[in-house]
This record gives sequence, structure tokens and C-alpha cells, in this order.
Amino acid sequence: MVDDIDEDDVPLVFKRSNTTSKQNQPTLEAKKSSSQKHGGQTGKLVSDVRTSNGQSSSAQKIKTVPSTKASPVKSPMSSSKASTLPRKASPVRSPVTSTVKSPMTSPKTSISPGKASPVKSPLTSLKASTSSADQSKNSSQQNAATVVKEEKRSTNADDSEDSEDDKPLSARLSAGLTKGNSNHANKGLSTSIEGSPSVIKPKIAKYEDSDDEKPLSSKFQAKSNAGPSTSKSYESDKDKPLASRFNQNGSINRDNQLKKSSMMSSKRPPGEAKSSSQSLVKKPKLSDASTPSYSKQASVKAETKTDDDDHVPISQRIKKSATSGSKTSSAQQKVAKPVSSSFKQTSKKSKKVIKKSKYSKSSKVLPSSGEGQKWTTLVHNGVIFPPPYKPHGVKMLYKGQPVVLMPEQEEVATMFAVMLDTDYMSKPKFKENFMTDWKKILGKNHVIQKLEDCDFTPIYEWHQREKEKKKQMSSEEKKALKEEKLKLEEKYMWAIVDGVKEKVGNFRVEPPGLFRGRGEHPKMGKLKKRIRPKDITINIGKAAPIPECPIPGESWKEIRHDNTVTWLAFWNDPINPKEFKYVFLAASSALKGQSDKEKYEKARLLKDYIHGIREAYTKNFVSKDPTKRQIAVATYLIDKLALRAGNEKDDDEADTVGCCTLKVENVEPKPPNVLKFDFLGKDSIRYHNEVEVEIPVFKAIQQFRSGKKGCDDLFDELDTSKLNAHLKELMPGLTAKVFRTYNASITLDDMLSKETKGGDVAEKVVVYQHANKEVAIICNHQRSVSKSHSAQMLRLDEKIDELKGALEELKTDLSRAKKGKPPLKSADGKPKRNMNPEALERKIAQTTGKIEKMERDKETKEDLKTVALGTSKINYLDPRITVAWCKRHEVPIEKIFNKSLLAKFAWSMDVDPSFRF
DNA sequence: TTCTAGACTTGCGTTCACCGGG
DNA sequence: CCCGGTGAACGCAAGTCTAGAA
Repeated sequence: MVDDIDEDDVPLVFKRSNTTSKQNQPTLEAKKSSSQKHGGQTGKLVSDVRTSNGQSSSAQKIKTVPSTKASPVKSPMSSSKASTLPRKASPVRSPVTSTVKSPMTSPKTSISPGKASPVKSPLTSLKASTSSADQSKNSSQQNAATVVKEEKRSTNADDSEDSEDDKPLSARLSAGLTKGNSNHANKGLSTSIEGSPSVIKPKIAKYEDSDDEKPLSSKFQAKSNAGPSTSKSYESDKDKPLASRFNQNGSINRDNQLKKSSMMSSKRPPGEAKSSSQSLVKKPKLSDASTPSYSKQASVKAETKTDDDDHVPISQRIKKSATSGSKTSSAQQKVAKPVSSSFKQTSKKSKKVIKKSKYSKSSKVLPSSGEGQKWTTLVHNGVIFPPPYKPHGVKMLYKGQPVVLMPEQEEVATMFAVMLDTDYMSKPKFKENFMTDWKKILGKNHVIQKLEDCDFTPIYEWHQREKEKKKQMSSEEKKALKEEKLKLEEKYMWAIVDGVKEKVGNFRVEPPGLFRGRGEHPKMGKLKKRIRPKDITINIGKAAPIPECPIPGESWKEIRHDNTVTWLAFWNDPINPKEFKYVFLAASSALKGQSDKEKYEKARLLKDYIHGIREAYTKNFVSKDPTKRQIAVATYLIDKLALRAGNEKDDDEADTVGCCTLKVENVEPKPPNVLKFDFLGKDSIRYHNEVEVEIPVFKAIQQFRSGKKGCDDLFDELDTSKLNAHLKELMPGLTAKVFRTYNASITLDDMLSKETKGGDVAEKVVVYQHANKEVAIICNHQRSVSKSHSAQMLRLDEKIDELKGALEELKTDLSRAKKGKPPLKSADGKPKRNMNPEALERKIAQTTGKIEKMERDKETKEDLKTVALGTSKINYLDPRITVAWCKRHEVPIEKIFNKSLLAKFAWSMDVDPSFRF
């Protein structure tokens, strides 16, 4: 399809200034400057909100509570990178936001032994690319060069970068426009944007050609002059998503109400797309791979069916399967294999096919194919229920006196007691809701009337003892328990969809408990009642046997045979009966994989339209039609800052917002052209960022705010359905969330291509993690700081100081040794062994290296303490970008994807090494 | 056109399992 | 052999978006 314009497409990366950019940027000033030219138009981020750590000031701390998580950050990257960029980088970055600061560090991770073994190399080889080594080297080198440049730009530049980035779209667009022409035309959508109808398409076409293909930045440059804003230096920016550029300041913090604080900066992305023609075309895989992914999977599964294996390490899986018995083996293997083989595939495939055994249906067409029809035959065993409540008989106290409770009453009291050490205890709403529901069970005349007079500690302590007991069990006992559980659940773990055995996602019915809403949820603490068979609707193939109800004497609510949906069962949410809880297939299933692939294809399609879309909304910033103006500005924010759409919410939900539901008080204009965003988004995660925007956007926001109160809607003419209806006119199937996927993936693709230089696998992994982090920042994916984070940092400091002390001592010894004197006694007065100067020098070098590594690790840890890398990897980054990059650079895919991801992305494993998003 | 039921994706926190170091 | 630290797996809350009814 498209031609390849790859280059173009590339990227724009948006970097958000801070983070990433920082890192890279170290040097970049030069570039910046260029970029800066643009000037202001774009939005750069102004401030950096994030503090270095990421926490933003305000927000920062708030969260404490929740976090319990043990391990805070992992440190992904590190060393290598560092190496590359001199450490300096770090310093630089740090300033701004923490996040950004240091790139990653810890090499170790990357290398990790574990999985690697099996597959690793294969990939590379497969790629065929050519001789690997050499090629890679070359490429790497090349990259390096490029990289360097970039870095420079970015570096500090955050701002500058940002600016460019900021400029982003608009700028780009404009530029593009100016250029005009591109050919592209691609698709022709018909769209007209609001006012300007058809415009888009045409434009698009044009851009694409030239511009699109190239990264924005490049485009810009070329054009640069063109638009006002635009011109700015896109270069750097372009690449990065707008967001990134913006971020600079941004710190995002989650505040969750109070607690969390995190700060990351925000970022936003702008990105552009590149088009790649190929992509469309995509070639199938190298080797045999040709088989469509799905088909593969299917086949695979059938044969091997490794499903289980998924869990198991790749290498092991195979064995296991063998060992394990029947079904598992068969089913499981499949999944796993793809992975392991990394790219080999061929062989596998063949094998798989062969086996298939009972289920195979390789042929099956993918689900989506049929209109609306998701499957033809569906067999499964229903769901499993949690065990009934076992009364413990421990008495809580009321006004100091033990109280006897009926089992149902005790059950609810225990739910509360178990949460005594959580933050929820400091939330009045939680206690109030709990008490209201508990009282219903206690009855009106129960002695227990007020929560304040209750003392749940006896139950809490009993629970702690039980936990401790469990922990103390011997490993054999634990293993036995586990096996017993597995035996019980096995039959529920699998479904057979069109003849293929697939894993079921969540076959366990949720146990009763107290609702743990995030943020200031009005329903927190309410009793989530026990779900019974009569609450559950089962969906299954007509020919399949109806699952037996696991609870004797009870029966399912309803049996359906609807093949236009993918759920196997559902029940109404006890907290909000209007909503449902579904049982779906696992992420590794073909059904999910297919829809995942479609999601990324749609995002890639946006690449071909993005120029025109940006151009159109830029034009509409000054539209006379207020609705059009709001749509234009909202689209700009979604594109540049990666904001979510923002559906309307009910009063009985936490008060969070997205783009369409932003309130006047959430966006503060700071002349001349900076917008300060501060609001709680999904999961009550704070989005706090200051961004430079184009003047028309700034003016439009000021106008939208005028005459309104702080709590009024900023976009009073808009809602998500209007916005999406408009987006659909621009590109088939386009919705607000596609921009997030697009910007995330294009950023990864761009950063990987620019920053992958030579180096060993560990260094390349660091590059990947760096890119991953950038995306996480753009999408504002945060995590709370682990409770033990500060203690861990202190411990690291101590170790570093200790090493430094040892280093000094070694140096003293060395100078004495050179003079032929014996070493001084150690601090504790003991004499030390007499070492020769060479040995001492070796030891000094060793210690120095250790210190440097620890410092890098520490920096990375601090840097990532509030950034969650997993969410973007699972949901926003097209796995084909990663797989192709691994093949091109001979990085074992297992270094990047864990077992779950390998299974989930089985459909992408045979991508051509030349694939670009 | 608006509202709402319905279906599915996204996302953070917790728990689990494992691993290397003392 | 215990233990802290960690990544993976799990759990479930909270979004997005569509389609059809009102």
C-alpha cells in the first residue's frame, strides 16, 4: 500500500522535554536552537513540573498511603546508557523532572539470564536481515550518529525541544501545508472537517508524501518556515510526541487526593506519523512465518498448546508440556512456542500444525472476519466460585466488651478488620459506607450501633497470625496446596473456541469484600456482596454442553448462545447493578490478539491522515463556529498531550475528568502562551503539566473560560460522542483514543530508530527502556512510590559511602605501597595484607566501577520511582515495532517481553525486520 | 437527538514467586 | 538459609466507545 515513505513517517517524536529529552539531550543545544526558532508556537512545556523525582511538588506526597507495594521501582536501564551518554546526561536531566533524568540504568535487568536462554538469538538470525553482526554494527553506528544529534537537541532543551515538539502538530501542519502537496492522498477520506470539508483528504495526501513520511521534524525543517508556529524546530520535537515536548515541566502528580504525589511531568505527544508504506503491505514474515499470525497461533495452540506454558519459561515450557499431562501440554505449548522460538517459527509452525490434535482448526478465520460474528463454536466450563465463608470465632470488642457475631456479620466485620492498616481507615466516606451496609446485616437492634465504639483489633491480629502461618509453611506444603488448587481450577482455565484451546482470562468469580474505589469514590467501603450462580449469565456455543453449576442446588441465571460477543459469562456488578463484570478469554487468545492487532493497524492508519487532521484543526482554532473551535482545540489537546477523551460521569463515581470534561479551573492560561493543566484523570491520577501552545489555542482557551465559573465545563459545546463523530469524518474508525496509541507507538518507533547505536545487548535494552519510559511519561502512566523507597535509597547511599571510604583507603595504601611502605591498619585496628601496587590498582578500578554502577542504579531508581513502564508496553506500543527492532539489532525478544507479553503478542512475532510503525 | 445498556480496553495496586547476597 | 528486592501475575476498578431504545 503505501509506499514507503518511511522515512518521513518517522517521527516525530514528541518528547516531552523533561524526561526523555533531558536524557538525551545533553548536548543538543545546537539543535535546540534551531528548534527554538519556531518559537513559540508550539507548546513547549514550560515549566517542569515534575521535580526531579517526579513528584511534583504538590502532589508528591500525597499518596503515601496506598502504596504498599513493595518494590518500587525497578531500574531498568542504566548503565549502558549511561555509558553512552556520559553521565552528564544525568545531571542535566535531573534538574527538571526527576523522571527524566537519568536514563535508565541498571543493566542487569536487561541482561537477565533467565529467559534468555532459549530463544534469544534466533530472532536476530531470523531476520535474515543479513549478516547480523555486521549489519547491526553498521546500523548501530549510524544510529549512533543520529542519536547523538538528537540527544543534543533534546537535552536540555527540553524546552527547546519541547518547544519544537510543542509546536507540534500545528506547526508541523502548517509547515506541511505550506508544502503542500503531497501526494498522498491516500486514502481519501472524505472528510471534511467541520467546516472545511474535504479539505482534509487532499491535504493529507500531500503531506503524506513528503511530510508524512518524514518525521515531522524533518518535515518541518524543510518547510519550516512555513507556518508560524510551525516552523519551529521540529526537528527534535517532531520526533517526540508532543507530549514529551511539553512536559517539560510537567509534573504530573497524582494526587489522588492527597496521597500520591508523584510527579512526573507530563508529556504529550504529538507525533507524527510516518507512513510506511510497507507497513501496509507488510510482508509477512520472514521465513515461514508467512503464516498469519493468528493462524499460527491457532495451529500452534492446537498442537502444542502450551498455554500453560506461558507461565513457564519458554525453555521449560516445552519440557513441561511433555511432562505435564494431557491437556496442558497440548494447549499450552502453542502459545509459548511462538515466543520461544522467537523468530524461528517455521519449524514450529509445522510442528504445531501437525499436532493439532483435537482442536486445531488452523483454518479458522479470524474472528473478526465475520460481521459481528466472533466465533462459531464455543465450549467452556463456566466459572468457579470462591469457597463459602468459614467463621473464625474471634470476637471483636464493642465498648471494650467481646461481641458474639453471627457468621454473616462476622464475615463483614472481618472484611473491615483486614483493612485496618490501609489508608481507607482515614477516609470517612469509607467508614460511613461500611457501617451503613454492615448495619443492614447486624439488624436494627444490634448492640453494635456506632463504628467509633468498635474495636476490630482482635480480628485484625488473628488475620495477621494466619498470614504469618501461611508464610511459615514449608515449601512442600505450599506446593501441595497449590497443586490442589490447580486441580480444582483446571477445568475452568480453558475454553475451546472454534476448535482451538484457549486460556480463559478470569474464570474466578470475585469474592465478596468491601469496595475499594480509587480516589474519592463515593461508594468506597460499600459491601460487595457474594455472587451466586443465579447472578450469572453464561454464554456458550449451542452445541456445547451447558456447564454444570458448581454449587449444588443452585443454577445459572441464564444461558445464551450469542456468537457476536466474546464473553463467556457475566454478572451485574454488585456495587453498581447497572454495570457488568465479564469473563473473557485471556490476552494470549487469538480473539484478543486479533483485536489488538486491529487496534494497532488503526493507529498506523492514522499516520496517513495525521497531517491533514492537524492542518485542519489548526485552521479551526480561529473558526467562527464555537463548536468547531472547541472541537479543534480539544483534538489538539488530545493529540499533543495524549489526553483521554473524557466521557461524562455520574455523581456516584469519583470526580475525574478527561479532555471533553475539563473544567475551567483545570486549565490556567499563563500569558503569553502557556497553559497549566491540573486535574485528576483516570484512576484519580493527577495530571499536572505546563505546556506552551500556539497563540490561537491559547486565545481560544481564554475565550472558552470567559464568563464561566471554575467548575463549569471548559468545552461546553462538546462531549465525547460529538468529538468522535467528528473524528470519524476525518478517518474511518478514528476515535480519541487512537491518538494515544498512535503517539505512543510512533514515539517508540522513532526513538528506537534514532537512538539505537551500537553496543551490546544490554546497551540496546537500555535504549529500549529509555524509549519505553518516554512513552510512559507521555501517557502519564504513574505508580505510587513504594513505602520502602526512601529506605532503599538511604541504604544505597550508605553502600556508596562505604565503597568510597574503601576507595580512599586503597588509594592511601597504593601510594604507600609505591614507596615500599606497608598499608596502614584498617579502621578496626587490624593489620591488612600487604598487596603490591598492581593488585591495588586493580582493586581501585574495580571499586570505582562499582561505585559508578551503584550511582547510576540509584539515579535510575529515583528517576523511575513514579513512572510505570508496564502499561504502555501492554496497551500502547505496537509489539511489531519491538519485534522488528529486536530482529534488526539482534536483541533476544525475551529481553524485552516477558512470558505473558510473548504470549499476548504471539501474533506479532513473525513481523518483517524492516517493519516500521 | 439523547440516553443507556452493553462490551471491551486500559490501568494501578497487590500478591506471588524467585533470586542473589549476607 | 533467611531476607530484601524485584518482576510477573493477578485482581478488579475505571475508562472508552458503540448501538439501539426512547
